[in-house]
Amino acid sequence: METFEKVIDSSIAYLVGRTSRSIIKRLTKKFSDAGFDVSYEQWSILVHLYRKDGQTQQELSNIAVKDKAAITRLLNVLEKKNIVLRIPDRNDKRSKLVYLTNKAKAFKADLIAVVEELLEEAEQEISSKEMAQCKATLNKIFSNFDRLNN
Amino acid sequence: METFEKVIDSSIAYLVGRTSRSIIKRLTKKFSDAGFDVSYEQWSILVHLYRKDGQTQQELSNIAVKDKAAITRLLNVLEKKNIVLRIPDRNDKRSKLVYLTNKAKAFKADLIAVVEELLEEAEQEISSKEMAQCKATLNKIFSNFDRLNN
DNA sequence: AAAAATTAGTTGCATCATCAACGATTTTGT
DNA sequence: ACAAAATCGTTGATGATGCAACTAATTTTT
Repeated sequence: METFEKVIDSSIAYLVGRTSRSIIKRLTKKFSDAGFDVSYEQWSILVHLYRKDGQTQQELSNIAVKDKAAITRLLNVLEKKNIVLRIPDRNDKRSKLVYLTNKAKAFKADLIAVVEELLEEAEQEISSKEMAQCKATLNKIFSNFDRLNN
Repeated sequence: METFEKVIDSSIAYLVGRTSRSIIKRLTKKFSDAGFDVSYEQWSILVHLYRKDGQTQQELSNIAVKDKAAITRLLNVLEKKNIVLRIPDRNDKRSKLVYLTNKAKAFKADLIAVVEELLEEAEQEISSKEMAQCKATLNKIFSNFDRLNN
């Protein structure tokens, strides 16, 4: 294989990057079309709270694989939109626990429905076996870099 | 599968996103360690010029899958660093052709070497057949969204 | 028990992304 | 040939990211 094919077109870095951007673009549009004022990034925090309410910012940072500064700012936005609230942890005054508001709980099902729709769009022409294999490989790649990054 | 597993942990969107971020983080570090003042994003333009010098900004926008405004700004930075230069197209006064400077050509091989190293890191514990399959699936996913996005 | 190290969250700084609006130029349709 | 539509690049507005430095609180060492 010629060098540039290797480093560009068929490079895993290039493919993962552009696929990621295309997913973000699509989800942004779908949220907006469905009337939700929620960005992809905000969703990426929200979903972890839907699964388990009342996590610390540090926990959210780890699970969302984002810098804690990024979490701080995303939560500022979400708090301003009245989607989450931060409550100081009684047992550890350094920490804050992040909770969903009733407003956020109210549109949980609808938001998830939009994402499930997106995932179906992603799977067109791809068997579930193939998709599972792809996910497994992505997990390996992530692990490889995660080890090197930390 | 429970809803949240489906929409988070094992969602292709989540996996692609975090893998992408881990790759960017790693490459940023490798460039910096190797003494190159080049970001991942700058590289993502540069590499297309290494393959074919003298492209228009619009062409770069398409191939790099980025907004043309993003290209304008990345090129501003690269031009300031004396890595590229923009020359008005004689045949179409709307267009500008982007060329590599000698400085950029001088570190081409070294830059590519760093990226090849990164790609090897990515492939640990993954057979070439498995990787090829993963890339094929990513291409399908990208096509699915690319169609919907445009 | 006091000093040192670690941890949680915030802020400043520099980069980057997308969208929409705009001016200049080129292409298309009639 | 000329008006309308499309295209190329830039700019302004808005949102997001990572790193490093900092404060306050907690845990570990000695």
